[in-house]
Amino acid sequence: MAIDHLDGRIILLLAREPRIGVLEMSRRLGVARGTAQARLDRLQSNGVIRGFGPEVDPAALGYPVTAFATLQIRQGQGADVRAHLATVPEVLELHTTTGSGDMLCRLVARSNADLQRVIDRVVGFDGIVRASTAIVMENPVPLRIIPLVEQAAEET
Amino acid sequence: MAIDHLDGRIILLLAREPRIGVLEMSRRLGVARGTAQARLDRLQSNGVIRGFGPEVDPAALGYPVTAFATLQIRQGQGADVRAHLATVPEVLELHTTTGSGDMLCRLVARSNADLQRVIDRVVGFDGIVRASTAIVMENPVPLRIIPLVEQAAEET
DNA sequence: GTTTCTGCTGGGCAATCTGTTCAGCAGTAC
DNA sequence: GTACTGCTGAACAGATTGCCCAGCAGAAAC
Repeated sequence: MAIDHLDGRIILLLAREPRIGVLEMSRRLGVARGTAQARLDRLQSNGVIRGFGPEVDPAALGYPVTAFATLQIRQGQGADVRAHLATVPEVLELHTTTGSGDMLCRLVARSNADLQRVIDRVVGFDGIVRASTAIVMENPVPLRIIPLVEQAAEET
Repeated sequence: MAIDHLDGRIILLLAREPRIGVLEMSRRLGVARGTAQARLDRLQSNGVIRGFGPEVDPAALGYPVTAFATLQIRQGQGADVRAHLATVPEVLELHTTTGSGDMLCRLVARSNADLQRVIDRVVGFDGIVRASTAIVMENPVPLRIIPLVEQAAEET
């Protein structure tokens, strides 16, 4: 599960040039192809690398508005609320957090006006007591993992 | 920028089997290879598909704890705070949101105890007035985009 | 009506990569 | 000293990629 320096370099390389092949990878890393192959396989079966799904930009799809909503859930309704939210395409992510029955979800919408529709759909469900929404204005640090990978790789 | 049904199927297919090649893709979709190639290129230059970076699981790297922190920023210190947070590897994501000088960031840590260290590092910076943290317990809906892609593809 | 564009098809070619297998070698554990 | 593990370097057939081309159909422009 621990990652060594070579693993770190593999992830770094894949992050920079995702469509790179194993052969080219082994050349860049200065190791045999079999080694690169084996490491990559191991990282994947380890679960360190979950996959290589395409990163789709919601904004480019026509959903430029992002918001985070904190939901307060009525006791015992958690499961229902989760199921409800899973059916809303604009809910990109949902977490349950510490605090009594709180959830945090990431929403997208076509516009600020459209966000209202989305929120209505989200909270229009029994079991949600209260919702407070924060609209994202800027995203100075987009979701990233590289610095963490580097840190994890150093610690070897 | 609008996505049609074929584009939608391409993204779906890539999400399911990311390492699939263009040739195999064209076979599955029942179109000529050139078409699949052209569509994929267009999706990428459109920015709809940002890339195919490896999805790394922080938990597998030894950071199983996730938390969201809401930060209250002193007026005019925004830029400094952003720069500060960008240097912390455990900060995976940072957004500025509506509300006076508020930011929302996603953190990971090695343990609940370690989270304290991370938070200290995050808030140990002039310009951050107050921080409130919510620890993630469950993640019923992991970051997803497929339902939204399907919805966008339908609307054609 | 006719011309021009654009997007898709289907095919071909050389260069490259993948999956797989093999033998050798060094460091480590027992 | 023996077994094990991880890495190297090499080989091979089969598949894929990047690239190019000609034909065709529908839409838009003239």
